[in-house]
Amino acid sequence: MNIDDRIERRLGYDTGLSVLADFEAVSPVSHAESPVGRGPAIERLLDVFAPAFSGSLPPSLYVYGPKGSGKSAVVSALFDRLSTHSGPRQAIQTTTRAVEPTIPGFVYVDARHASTRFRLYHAMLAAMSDDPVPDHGIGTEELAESLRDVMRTGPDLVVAVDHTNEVETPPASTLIGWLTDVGERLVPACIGRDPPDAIDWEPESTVEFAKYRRHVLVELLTSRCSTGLGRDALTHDQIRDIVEWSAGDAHDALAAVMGAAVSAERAGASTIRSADVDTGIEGVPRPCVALGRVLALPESRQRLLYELAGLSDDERSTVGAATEAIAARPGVDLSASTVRRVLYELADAGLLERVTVHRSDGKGRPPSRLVPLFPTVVFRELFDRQARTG
DNA sequence: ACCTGGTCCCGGGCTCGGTTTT
DNA sequence: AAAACCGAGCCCGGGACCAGGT
Repeated sequence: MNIDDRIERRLGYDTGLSVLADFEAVSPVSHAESPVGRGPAIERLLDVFAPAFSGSLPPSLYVYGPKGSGKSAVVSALFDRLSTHSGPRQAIQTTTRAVEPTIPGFVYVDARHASTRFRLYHAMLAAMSDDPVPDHGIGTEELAESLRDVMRTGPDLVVAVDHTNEVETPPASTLIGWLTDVGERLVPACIGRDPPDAIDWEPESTVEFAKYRRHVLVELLTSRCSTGLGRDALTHDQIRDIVEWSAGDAHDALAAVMGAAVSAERAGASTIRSADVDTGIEGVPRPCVALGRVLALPESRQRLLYELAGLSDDERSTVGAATEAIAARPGVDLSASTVRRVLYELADAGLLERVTVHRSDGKGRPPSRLVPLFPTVVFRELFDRQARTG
């Protein structure tokens, strides 16, 4: 939030009226322009990229660390800033002659939205060119060829691919293969949770992210809440409690904050009460699937999870019952058999947990019920808001 | 043996740029 | 210029088959 936004908020009609003033600021899926408390990590990344500033190619890089440790926040913010510096630079006087180093282009793509060859190339082109890239009626090879063109004429490229090696994203080696296929003056920087020895690619350098330390996470939440929530909506002690519970995971902490804010707002309260904090914390399963994963799913899948999260306990008691209930919802236009299949797929992907229920009338294999492994209240809130704004 | 839940796979068809024909 | 057609990726639907219980 910049100064204008802050002033506008003070002038605005919603001042003091709502607990959740700016949901983007406390959303676990949006990142701040300048990440809090990650200076050393930024320095380490800049160390790796140092050769790029004098005109040579930096080494390939693998960034790893646990969920909610700021990998995406830092790398996306850093690449966003670096990309504004790319292109030919002013001549630099050296002792012997003038050289004109060229800063490479820095492109950040999220594998969650670029899980196929086609979509990876599409995302890269979209990030680099001003005019829109068609997303239908064009072949993968055509996209690859335009990328090769860009690489031939433009500067070198450093491509960060976030969220590699997840269930619905390709492993690093696959992504590297796709990248090296479009140009050799291209340096990959993959980001993932697995340690380097657990992945099928050998990067030339690595940077590790550790869990947030308590005081850093307190600082981060305080900063986010000061812009996202109404004045003094959440006390310092409440923030400390949430941080303590979150065990250094910024995603979970923010999800709890947002859950608490939603709870308070629904109750018509002007600040977040301790019961709201409890509700917010209880709404976050541990371990918790990142909301970014859920929100990266195709619209039809998200709709399905949205409806599932809104079902009564009775309707959710078995996969079969949930299928019937979801397929009957007006917003769902999938057939029952597809709903059923997709529910199983989502469970297989780790977004839902299948808990077998033991029925007394047991003929045949006992059914299971589906338990969401992501914060459902916050997800529904984000889904609603995303639907409202398009 | 029988029954219901769960897994896996792939053909068809949808959407929508691009291309050819009218 | 308009219309008809083509073909790209990928989503949907459903059926064959396997698993695990009485």
